[in-house]
Amino acid sequence: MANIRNPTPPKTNVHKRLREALRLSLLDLIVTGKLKGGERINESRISRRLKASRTPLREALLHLEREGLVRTDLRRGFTVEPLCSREIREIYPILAHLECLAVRTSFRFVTTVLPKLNRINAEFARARTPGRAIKLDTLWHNTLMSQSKNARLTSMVATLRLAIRRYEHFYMADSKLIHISAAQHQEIIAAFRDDDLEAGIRAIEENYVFGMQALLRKMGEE
Amino acid sequence: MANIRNPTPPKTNVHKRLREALRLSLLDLIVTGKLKGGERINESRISRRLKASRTPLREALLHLEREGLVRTDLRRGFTVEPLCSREIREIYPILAHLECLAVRTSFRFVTTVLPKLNRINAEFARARTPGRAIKLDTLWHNTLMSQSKNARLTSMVATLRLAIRRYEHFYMADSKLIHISAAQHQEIIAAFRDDDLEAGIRAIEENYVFGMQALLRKMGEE
DNA sequence: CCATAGAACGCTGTATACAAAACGTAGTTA
DNA sequence: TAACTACGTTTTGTATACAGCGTTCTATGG
Repeated sequence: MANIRNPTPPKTNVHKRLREALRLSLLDLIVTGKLKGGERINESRISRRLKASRTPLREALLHLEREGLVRTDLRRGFTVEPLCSREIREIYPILAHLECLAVRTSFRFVTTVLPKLNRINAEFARARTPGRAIKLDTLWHNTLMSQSKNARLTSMVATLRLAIRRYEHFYMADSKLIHISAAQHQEIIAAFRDDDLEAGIRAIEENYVFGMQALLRKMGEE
Repeated sequence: MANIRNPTPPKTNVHKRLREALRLSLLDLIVTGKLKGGERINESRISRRLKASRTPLREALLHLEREGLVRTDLRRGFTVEPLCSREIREIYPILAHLECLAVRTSFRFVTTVLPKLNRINAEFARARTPGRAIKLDTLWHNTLMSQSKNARLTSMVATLRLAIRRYEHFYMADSKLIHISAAQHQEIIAAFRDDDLEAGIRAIEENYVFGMQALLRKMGEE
């Protein structure tokens, strides 16, 4: 591979897949609200803005459609899915169940990640911005599930988690709620430290039920 | 084809979205094994075969990738995912749990579909071909879940069900197994007729566990 | 006979082109 | 004013073009 005459690689392949980079950009635009719910997406304009052509942009948008962040109507094109409390009520129970399934099936190995869960949760409790809190909360739950060998399961959970990112901003904007979540995480950790699977499962479910209800209240309010 | 003299019959726009029609065609090719696991997909060739251009074909393939039937490698393109017992072990538990979740949350209304479940199951037991058996089994489970108002949940289940279609052919090729499944369906129906949710849930889980194990045996054998 | 360099070809990933549907706009009628 | 229509402009859905990486085939040397 290394060429004697040309020790520096001629040209490092700059990007992997344009469509994947575009998907991440779009995701950012949607999650941060720069593309608002209900807003129509003009392919040419966005593709110019992101400096790419429409082909990979459309591929990225179709991916986001499958993830539930965007929709298409025939001959009307893409729109950002509006925020909707119904989506919360649909996704949270699924997410809770799948995470519990992952933990159940990898119970024996969960103890190995308890120290890591503690560290992440400590940082999570100290998070000052919603963005950072979301990142750490996601990391915490991913770590909890990291011992599951069911790749399909973890990937489904990741997808669901993406879909609720926009909503979690509401939740994480309230530092009091962050602390409640952190306390619930501690309970989960304690249960697994005591080797009590069922208590752990119950605590995970509580974590999600509380999160969902808090979110629904926040959304109803404002 | 287009006749200048004849302005009236503009070729009836047969399809809604070409990419969706192509996805169904590809799905059929894969499920029926005309495109075999591991086989590489030549976009130009397939697009010619299906009489469309590469653009919507690729969109369809990317959709199938998200559904787990196909994969892409950078600069190598699409290949059909090989059949793999691991996939069964991953998907069946998820499927079972999600279906149970759907039934739990729509328990009160399940009784309304019991007659329909009976009819479908009777037909299912009489199915003579694997294809028809799969269709009726799918219909049966969809009917069982049809009272759930969680659209995200039912759509996730549908996607998972697609992913295991290829495997179910093995299962449904054995008419003895069809009869066992039909009997298990009867147990599920009976439980709900007795208004016994927990017994119903257990019976659903059994149905899936048995199906998975039978499938794993079949695959191991041959 | 096998291994290998290199050239020719094919394929993917991305860009661009094009036809038809949707949308907007201004003018017309009631 | 409100509804409708005719027409020009956007925008989508699909087709085609093109560059660069991979693959294959051939011919040469050991």
